[in-house]
Amino acid sequence: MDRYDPQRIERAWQAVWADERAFSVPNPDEAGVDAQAKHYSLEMWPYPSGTLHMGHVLVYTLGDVLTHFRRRGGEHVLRPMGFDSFGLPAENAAIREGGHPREITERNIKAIRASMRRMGWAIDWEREVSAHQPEYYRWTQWLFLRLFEAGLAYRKAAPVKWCPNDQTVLANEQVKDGRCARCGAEVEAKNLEQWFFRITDYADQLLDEMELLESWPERILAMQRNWIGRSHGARIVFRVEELGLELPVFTTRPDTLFGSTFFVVAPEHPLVERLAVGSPNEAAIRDYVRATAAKTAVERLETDEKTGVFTGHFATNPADEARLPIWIADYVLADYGTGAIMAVPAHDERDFEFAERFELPVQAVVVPKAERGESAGEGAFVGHSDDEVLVDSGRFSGMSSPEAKEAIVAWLAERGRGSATVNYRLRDWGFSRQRYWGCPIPIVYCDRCGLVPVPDAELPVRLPEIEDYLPRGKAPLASAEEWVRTGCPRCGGDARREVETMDTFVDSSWYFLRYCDPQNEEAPFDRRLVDYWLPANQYIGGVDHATVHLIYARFFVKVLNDLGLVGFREPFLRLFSNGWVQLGGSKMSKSKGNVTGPDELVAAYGADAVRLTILFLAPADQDMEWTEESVQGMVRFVRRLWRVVDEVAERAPRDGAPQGPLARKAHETIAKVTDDIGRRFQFHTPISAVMELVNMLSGATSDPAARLAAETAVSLIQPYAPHVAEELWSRLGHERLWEEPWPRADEALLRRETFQLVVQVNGKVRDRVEVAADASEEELVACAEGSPRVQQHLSGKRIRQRVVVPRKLVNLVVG
RNA sequence: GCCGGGGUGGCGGAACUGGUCAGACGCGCUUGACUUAAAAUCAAGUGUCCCCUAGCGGGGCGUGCGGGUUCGACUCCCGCCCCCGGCACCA
Repeated sequence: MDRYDPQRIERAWQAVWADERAFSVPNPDEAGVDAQAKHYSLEMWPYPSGTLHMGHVLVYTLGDVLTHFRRRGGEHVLRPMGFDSFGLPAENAAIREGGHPREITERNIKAIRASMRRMGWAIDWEREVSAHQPEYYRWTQWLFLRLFEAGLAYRKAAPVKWCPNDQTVLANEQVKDGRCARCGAEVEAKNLEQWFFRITDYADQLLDEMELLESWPERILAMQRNWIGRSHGARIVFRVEELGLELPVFTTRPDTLFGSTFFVVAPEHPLVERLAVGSPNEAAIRDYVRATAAKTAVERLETDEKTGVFTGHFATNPADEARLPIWIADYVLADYGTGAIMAVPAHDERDFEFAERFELPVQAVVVPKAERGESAGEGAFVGHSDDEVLVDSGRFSGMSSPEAKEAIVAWLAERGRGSATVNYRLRDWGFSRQRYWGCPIPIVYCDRCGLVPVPDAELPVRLPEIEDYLPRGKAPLASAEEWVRTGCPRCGGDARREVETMDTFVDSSWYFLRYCDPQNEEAPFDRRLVDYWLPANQYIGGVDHATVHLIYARFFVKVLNDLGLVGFREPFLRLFSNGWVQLGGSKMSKSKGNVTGPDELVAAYGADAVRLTILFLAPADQDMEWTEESVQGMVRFVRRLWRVVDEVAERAPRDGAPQGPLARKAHETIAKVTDDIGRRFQFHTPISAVMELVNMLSGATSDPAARLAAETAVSLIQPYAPHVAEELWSRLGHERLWEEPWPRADEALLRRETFQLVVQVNGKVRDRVEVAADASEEELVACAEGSPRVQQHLSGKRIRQRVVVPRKLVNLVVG
């Protein structure tokens, strides 16, 4: 018997698969392929910002198991790969390593591709795409233009989050606790012209169309719901009589309208200037606004005491004409709701805190039914269910809180002073970046015509080669003077190109469509092909993209559907969110320097052992700790499999009748593995099941069913360890396991003639008796009561009840 | 605070719709075989406490805590505690 030599057999089989183009998947021809049999198995494409790490190994091995399983199940499986090669991750890698982003990126892609091939993943490499290739970003630009034409891409001056370290604008989702999510620098506020996608137009659809999804983890859906933050409430218009101004507010508690005792506007509110001019407090107001603007988001959050300044003006409450003092305070956010609030200190904790600090009146108008007429105790009383009623609220007094909400809004609406409305936390997606390494935005600025899109025929607008691409506070492309100067497509006059580039998340919002038709030179994709393959049946990737990529991609697909470019509303029907692979207790990452790459592990143990290990370590949706011991354990298993199968190949009977316990075990294993992968989406228990089968087989290599058991084990482990499985399959006298239909459990073999009847006394198992499968209830009871061990527990007691579960157990209740 | 997920041996975890003595499978550990020795490999053991006529013996207790439903609960219900994640001066 020769030794198990993973390096040799893995290289050999990888060569065979490459020669045979074993994993290339043709598109359906015009006639089409049975759409029922298609399966699109997609994993998030990697940033080529370094080399492959164990997190990638988990994601792509998971996808690989699924791909093999589906292929062998007879489905037509699309399993592509590409690289998210534009954007900050790649550019920062280039800066770190001191080279041109293109060179560094392409070098990284080459290395990652080689590692991926060495892992033996069944990828259709003929569909590979990379975001930075002109053949790809030409169509990113084309799609941008469609959104621009539809009014969904626009420019506006907006306060932006600015990272002083990366020298660029950050999207909301790239800011964490007031700091840059990438480098940790404190974020500053700036007012800049920016490009935005009107994703807020799709807020409701992003929420409501979650219904179209087949299976997404609840926590990802919850994160998206939180992120979008839809809240139902009312818009109520207050008036500043002396200035002739209207100041609308958004509130979720219109029932507390009569309890409003003051009014607050955000320091950045556009009407602050009007309120300041001529106010006795003018100087104080200006100081406050300036001081607030200078504060970072972190500082604003960290102040524990509320601050503010009185404007000297009053807002009139439309309900009771009460005149409420208008304050300016930074606890009110300019970019949520209307940037102004009616303050109800009795029923809102923040307003209460502010009222205490500045000694403003507190007027309770909602009380628990039980304490009707009583005023609430300390702090704000925030209850607003059916058990709370209104007091001191004019004609609405006595109504329950929910009733009053409706009634007050209706009453305001009749008078044109308010309406029911919905607010979102979600903001439009700012997608322009003052960075070099990204997709150029195909727009030119003409003095005469303004903002003009580059005609489709002139795409791609190529990213120019420049020497100094480092971010220095302005877009690096601005220094490419010759490139910037251009003619206006409309009037032919002098014009300048847009020098900002697109956020990398634009590239990744449609790559899964390009995979369907990667070489198309006429269009980003043929609608027939994307409609065939999509929505993707399964998407696999990390939680870190829950509120970013996964929302953007859903948004893009909805837009493309509305524009008639695709025939579906959601890109990914099922989502699997994998856990982190940790080393020494924290997530592996380059910045922490605790990366273990698969290359060294594969060199030491072989790809099959590494693949098995990463999936056996823990359930794939949980975080897991990588340890060297775990690979060694898996190598032991592969060697045992090797030895046992080799023994079977040499000496097991060829004409053995496949029956008996070993044959049954083989078929039970088929049923278990098939169900786990196919239905339960659980990937570690199938390995255990095959181990059990191999353990049983190892003591019975001359059993008449030994060949069946060995073939079954090899066949079932193939999606996990395709190389050693293929090698052993050929040693068992067969070929092309990767095309072998997935085994089916034989019902006849699974059926047992007898079964172990569990006999319980008072719910405790006291014996197990082998009985015929078709025994009647009476026979089961007789067997149960006949057991000597059961008799012991029955002695002297009376049987009060007999519970019989057919084919399972008998429970005798005594007392 | 609101929302979501989760608590099972020394460790990772299994037990799928309440029903086969909870703890499969693996890691680790212990003992033994092989070896001059070690590694590797193989074999046996491994929740916990107790009893005895010491056996291929018997019993109690055990799935975060406290209750409940049920013939029967890791699984269902109620109330707590703890851990992880998301959102958060969002009105």
